[in-house]
Amino acid sequence: MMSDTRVSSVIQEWANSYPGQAHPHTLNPNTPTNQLAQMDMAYSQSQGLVRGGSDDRMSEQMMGLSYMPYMSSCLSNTLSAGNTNHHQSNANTQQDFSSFLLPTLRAPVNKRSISKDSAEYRLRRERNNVAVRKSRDKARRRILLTQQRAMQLQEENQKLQMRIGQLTQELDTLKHIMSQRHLQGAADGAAGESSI
Amino acid sequence: MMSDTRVSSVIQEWANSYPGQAHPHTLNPNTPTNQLAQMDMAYSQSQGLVRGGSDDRMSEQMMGLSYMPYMSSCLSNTLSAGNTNHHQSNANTQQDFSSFLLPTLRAPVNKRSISKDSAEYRLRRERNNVAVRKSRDKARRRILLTQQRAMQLQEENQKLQMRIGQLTQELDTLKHIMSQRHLQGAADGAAGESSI
DNA sequence: AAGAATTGCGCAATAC
DNA sequence: GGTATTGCGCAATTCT
Repeated sequence: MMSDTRVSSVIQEWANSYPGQAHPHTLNPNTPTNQLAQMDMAYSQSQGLVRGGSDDRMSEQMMGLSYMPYMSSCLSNTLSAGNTNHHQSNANTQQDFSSFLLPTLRAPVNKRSISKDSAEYRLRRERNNVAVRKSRDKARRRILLTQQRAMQLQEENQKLQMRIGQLTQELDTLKHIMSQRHLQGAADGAAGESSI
Repeated sequence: MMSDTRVSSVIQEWANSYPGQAHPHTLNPNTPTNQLAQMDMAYSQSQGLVRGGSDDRMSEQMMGLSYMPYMSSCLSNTLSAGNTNHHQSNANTQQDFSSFLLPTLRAPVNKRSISKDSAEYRLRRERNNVAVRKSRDKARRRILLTQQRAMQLQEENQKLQMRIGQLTQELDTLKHIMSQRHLQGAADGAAGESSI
């Protein structure tokens, strides 16, 4: 009876965190195939960000390739992402360098050399980092709300089931009583007639 | 009345994804009263810690400090900075370097020189990466299940509420009928007596 | 003592 | 153009 208030408030919150249901995102439409595709176009778009930098640290984590023997100061381009997926993708696997070679042979240089030193680059990164933190906080909150919601619904469910049990029993009782009366009524009727 | 089967199966799955219950185990000091809320959330805080590599690439991302002017080949040691969650923790904030300075001044060298080139290091990393992927898949699945569970509970709830509505109505009807009969019975009785 | 599981964080690609 | 999401790898921690 009263817990309803509490429940609905939480449900409300929960609802707010799902602004439209419009996020079927979770299903992750970009499965495997997609990833490969990305790899292919890796150099085409992408803001290379290659850090035409002087020291060539390669960001350390661009797709498990980081520990590839050495391409240290060559091919240090965009090649991002592909990484991954499908478990493994070991650095040992044969790499398709055609994508690198096709455009030209440019090595250290790249189209939009935003180079990591760029103040703009840092600015963008920092902004994104903020956005990421924000987004993750939001996600955490949402998840928490969903869990709470589930628990409360479960609780409510149990109460409803109990209520149903009560009502059913009451109904049975009443029906039983009525059938008894009916029988008795019939008996009385019969008795009355016989006594006349 | 039959959809229950489906529901319970999902709930079952959901339950499986929270092996917690069954482990009254350990003290786990961080139980937020919430049975569910520990997995998806639960910050452990702490973080920071920098490592030291032989090649000094500094991993590019050690706690927001990555783009600090330059400490490239110095101070590459364990520095347990409480970084701090609680939103923010900007890299710009004043850092406490005492931890760097306290030990000694050792620069490129570090205690356990696992150096990133080490095959063992790569092995560890790769294993961890696998574990991370696994763990995240699991988390995603769990979250999804929780959502589905919530939706199904909501559905079930509605059905239960309807059922309650029906039962209540039926009960009212029966009660009404009974009261009618009672009245009629009384009236009959009165009539009978008066006729005598 | 050691490996697996979690988790916060920053990066880059992409969705919006 | 910008922010919001998402998958990923790293490193610190925690669990087993």
